[in-house]
Amino acid sequence: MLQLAILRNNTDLVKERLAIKNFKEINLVDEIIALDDERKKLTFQFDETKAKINAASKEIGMLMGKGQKEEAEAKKKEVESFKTNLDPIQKKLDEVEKQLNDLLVRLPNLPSEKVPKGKTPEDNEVVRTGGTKPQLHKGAVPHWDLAKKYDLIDFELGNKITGSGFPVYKNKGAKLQRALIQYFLEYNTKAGYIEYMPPLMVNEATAYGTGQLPDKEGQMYHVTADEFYLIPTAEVPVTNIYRDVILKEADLPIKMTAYTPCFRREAGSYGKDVRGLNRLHQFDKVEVVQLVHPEKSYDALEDMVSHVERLVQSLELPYRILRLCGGDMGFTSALTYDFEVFSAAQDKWLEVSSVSNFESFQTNRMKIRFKDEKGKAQLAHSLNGSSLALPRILACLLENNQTENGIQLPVVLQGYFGSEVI
RNA sequence: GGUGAGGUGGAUGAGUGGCUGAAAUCAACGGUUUGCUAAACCGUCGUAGGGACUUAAAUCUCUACCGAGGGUUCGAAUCCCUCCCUCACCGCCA
Repeated sequence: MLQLAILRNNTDLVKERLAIKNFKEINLVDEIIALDDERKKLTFQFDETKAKINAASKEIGMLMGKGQKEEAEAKKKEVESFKTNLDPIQKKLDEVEKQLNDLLVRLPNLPSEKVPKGKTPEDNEVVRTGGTKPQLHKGAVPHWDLAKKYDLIDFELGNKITGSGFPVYKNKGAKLQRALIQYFLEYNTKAGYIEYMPPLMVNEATAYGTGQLPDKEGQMYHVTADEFYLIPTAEVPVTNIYRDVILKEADLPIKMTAYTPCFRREAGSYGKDVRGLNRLHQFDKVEVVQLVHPEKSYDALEDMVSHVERLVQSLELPYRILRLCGGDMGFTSALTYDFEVFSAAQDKWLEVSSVSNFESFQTNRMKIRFKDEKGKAQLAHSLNGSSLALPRILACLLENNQTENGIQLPVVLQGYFGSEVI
């Protein structure tokens, strides 16, 4: 969530930026500030009254010690009257604090200066393109047909075992998944990311920390018997590793990577977007996360983008990098770059990575801080990105590299996969 | 799942109703000493939110926090209740 101090000190700027994100309820900003004023007023009253009670209680203790019973009793009466004042103040204060938090949580992150205006994916800015689109041979088919032809993925079987969106990988399909995971993790750890294997279910506090709760509850699978959520991305458990931690400045940057399956309900998706591997309820992804000094977060973002870019390049896939416009960005992000690879047989771009700087939006919720040189605790910035999401990469690898004599794998994968052709 | 014992600051750990926001030790940081390192010695060493200081910083002061949430009491780290977690033993089990 946004820091209150920013709302108070840069009110107009905040409103301007929220408008770029096409946020509708800009009046919330003023409401929040008014509530905060009230919070301060009530806090003052509460503290004052409480101080009186504490002082009187201390006196009672001393009087009792000296055996002055009557005086002590008189003091008790006094405290009694303070307390009747305190109760309504406390009630009101609790109420105001809750309201304040409820409203604050509804504000999305502010987009950075670089974010283009716009409402739909069409308004995203293409920053770079790379690679070349392949010339497919006659009779080339989409990946779901290739998956069947080479016996790599069984979508029907997934339907039977669980439901749609839960494919079963088999034979060389399963092995290629394993090869991709291994390759991606190695690539990330070589760049200094520490590898983690986190839990795949998280509690409420964790889901709240990265911003999945309260606003995106419907996107996660909810295990109600134990109040756990299946993770929609490794970002959730991995970023929360440092929840409520005060780091040393020298500890930054913290770079972490993790492979996990990801679970998403994807309520409301339908049609050709969900065909084959395009959109799944369970998929595999390798994620990178960084916690950095606030002054360095945009350098870190560029660094992550080129890290992911080199990875995509190594797979020899045609790709483009988009800077998302205000309307297409996520709730928690300040600046997001999406990576899309070209799926030749489907003739469409598929998103395979999303690299974002969250600035202090997540760390404010999670209280991830570090001590600066003055010894003051300040919020770190958090970033993350996919490096990479597997299914759409797999779709493109299959489609783009299909030949009459099988599917030719890029050089970097051959060692991990054990052969150069499927 | 059952029984028992616990959860205190970065760590160890003292503290069973008021003088404890919390002893002591260690770690960390700053300094003195030193050719360098080590040792020794001195000092600092929680977070958040108010208020004062006619901005800020610094400072002072108040409030809250000893797993979480309630309760008892003039007063709670300390007593009571619920929940969570850890450890030990038993049960079950990859």
